[in-house]
Amino acid sequence: MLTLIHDHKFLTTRQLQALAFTHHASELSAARTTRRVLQRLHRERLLASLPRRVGGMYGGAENPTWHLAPTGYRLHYLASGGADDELPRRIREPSERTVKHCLAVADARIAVEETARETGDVLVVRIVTEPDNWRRYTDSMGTTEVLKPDLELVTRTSDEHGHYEDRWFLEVDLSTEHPPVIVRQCQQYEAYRRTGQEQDRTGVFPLVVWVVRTTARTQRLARAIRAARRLDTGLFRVITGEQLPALIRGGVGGEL
DNA sequence: TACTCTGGATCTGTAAACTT
DNA sequence: AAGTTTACAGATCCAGAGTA
Repeated sequence: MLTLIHDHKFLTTRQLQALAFTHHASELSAARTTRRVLQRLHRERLLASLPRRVGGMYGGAENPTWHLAPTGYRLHYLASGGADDELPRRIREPSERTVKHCLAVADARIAVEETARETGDVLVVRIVTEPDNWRRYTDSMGTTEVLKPDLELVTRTSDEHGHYEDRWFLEVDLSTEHPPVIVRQCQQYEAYRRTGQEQDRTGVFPLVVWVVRTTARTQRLARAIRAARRLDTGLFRVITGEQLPALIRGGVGGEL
């Protein structure tokens, strides 16, 4: 639980249920168990939750959003061998936008894992969150850049001819950025691809998938990417969240 | 034996919107 | 002005299963 929350920065009770309590007799029972475990971790001061709306015009209460408390950081740091990041720094108040984005990235991960679990025809080999999935490279100007995908994903599909391993970089878009900003980020992927670093390591370059909210947005972004100069459109795909399961089941095919 | 975990059933708390 | 509706997370009770 601590690792999941550490990796995603923020997770809701429901998301933790979907990620960690998947073999219960009923959804209700899974939810109850999730709550009990979170309560315990909260009581031990390992977790804290953000303020949430309770009652009101939309009815019910908002699902709690959890993050690690300082003790939780410390414990995770010790449990993970103290290897991956520095000791707990002061936790500063996150912006609502940051939280929403973290939760949306987690939703994408959940969609992928649920697809794998429910269909059985795709296997999740690796899923890496920030900052472990960052890629450092030197661009054509000689400056050091860092590529920061929202999620790095390796999946495996099988058919009668054998296994196929697919690699992906996922970017989750909540329509908060203007298309030129998205295009600039695509150019960063393109620049990284030109270094050949990734291909040297794994043989292929991952497909960069923009996961957006609406079909109108897919069209806007796809148009912007196609219109951009020096951008290999075969490298990118823009889809809605609903299309994500189909995409990873089908492997990399089709076009922008 | 003694403790913990699980899961079904049912009850509470909450506050804006709606009704009377 | 007062009461009711709404919708959901969460609380509580409890029996049966699991475990040391």
